[in-house]
Amino acid sequence: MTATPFPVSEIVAARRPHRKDAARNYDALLDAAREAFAEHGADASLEDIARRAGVGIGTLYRNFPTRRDLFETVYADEVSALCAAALELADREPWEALTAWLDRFAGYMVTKRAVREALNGESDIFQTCRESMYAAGGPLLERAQRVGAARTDMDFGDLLRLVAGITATNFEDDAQRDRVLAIALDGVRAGR
Amino acid sequence: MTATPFPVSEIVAARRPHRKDAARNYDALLDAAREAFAEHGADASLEDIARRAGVGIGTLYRNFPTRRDLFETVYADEVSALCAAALELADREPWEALTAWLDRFAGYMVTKRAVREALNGESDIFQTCRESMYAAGGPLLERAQRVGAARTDMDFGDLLRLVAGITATNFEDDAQRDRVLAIALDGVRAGR
DNA sequence: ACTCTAGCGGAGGTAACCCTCCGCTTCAAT
DNA sequence: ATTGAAGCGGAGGGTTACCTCCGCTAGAGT
Repeated sequence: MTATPFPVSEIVAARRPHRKDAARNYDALLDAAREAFAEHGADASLEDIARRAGVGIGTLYRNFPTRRDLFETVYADEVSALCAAALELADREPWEALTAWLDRFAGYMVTKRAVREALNGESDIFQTCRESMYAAGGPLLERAQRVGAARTDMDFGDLLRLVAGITATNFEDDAQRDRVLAIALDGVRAGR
Repeated sequence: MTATPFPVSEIVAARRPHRKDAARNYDALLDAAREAFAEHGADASLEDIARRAGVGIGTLYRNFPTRRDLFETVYADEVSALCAAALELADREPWEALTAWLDRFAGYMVTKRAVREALNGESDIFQTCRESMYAAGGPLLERAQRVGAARTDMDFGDLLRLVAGITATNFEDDAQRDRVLAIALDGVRAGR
């Protein structure tokens, strides 16, 4: 939906129907699916998704013949938006830009965890998503490393996993999550 | 199953039937459930669990009238074993003892995440588990803090969440998980 | 060895979900 | 305004899970 220079954005656009009503249904289905996946995880009911979207089950299956198609498209859509966010941070201070993006990244993790679980790393789309993601966020880490704000014995993949794991956890309150995330990022910041 | 001085251990023992065959089935069900929860998450099929345990579905329902009963017992059983592990580490170096226990803790997280998700913090048993867990593991952190090996502006709950989150994530390989966990623990170690 | 009761397995009714198929509707191009 | 094709909704058949109920089995106490 969100246009970016990253290949992943085309995946969603390619599927979107041209006719007006069809496009509206397509969007509604993606929204409903995102919500349902966040709520019920990988095995949310497809009929429930159609219901949420205010659309017949047949329409869901026409747009997304298999469960996997729906998962992939939702996932690609999320990643696409995340890539767009990285571009808007180019002018901030290196460390601040990095943590701001990681915040945004954290927001997408709930849905992503469900989808990842379902796709189980066996999808072609993953490669594309990974590449776009690294292309968008990787430079933020490298910039921070170059100015000595982040340790250099780790890569972008490590950082994503670190943040992903922590944000996927349930905390007593937001304050605790922020505190714990800060502790972990102290580990990233500290030179070695 | 494992006997410890912690209250949580009694929860499992109290349910366990006295007759020999019944006790065997009970154990088999707990094992099967632990496995199934780790594999399929919170909504694993109860019939599948009975099948794995080589037991009729009726037997499952007799031992655990509701899905929740089964969840709670599996969870309590795990926590009980974890508490026992803490006792065996009392004579090691503070920091080493702490990290060794956290390793063990990490091993239990897969199942625990599923159960926690299902119980959603609404169970009486949680309180007991939390208390036993803190009673067992808390001193390990305090000891490390006392000798200056761990930062003092965090509590045991923060630490558990930190480790829980990271270990619940999927990594490319074990090496990456260890690396990321080490980075996070650097954040714990560093005195602010 | 006998008995009697706790414990067993699984058939079967109910409900939810998956997915296909097809007659009706609505867009958009002429 | 017409029309045909793209799109729509949901009925319906198959599958699987939940949970109850009851006739049978086998452990434990005498």
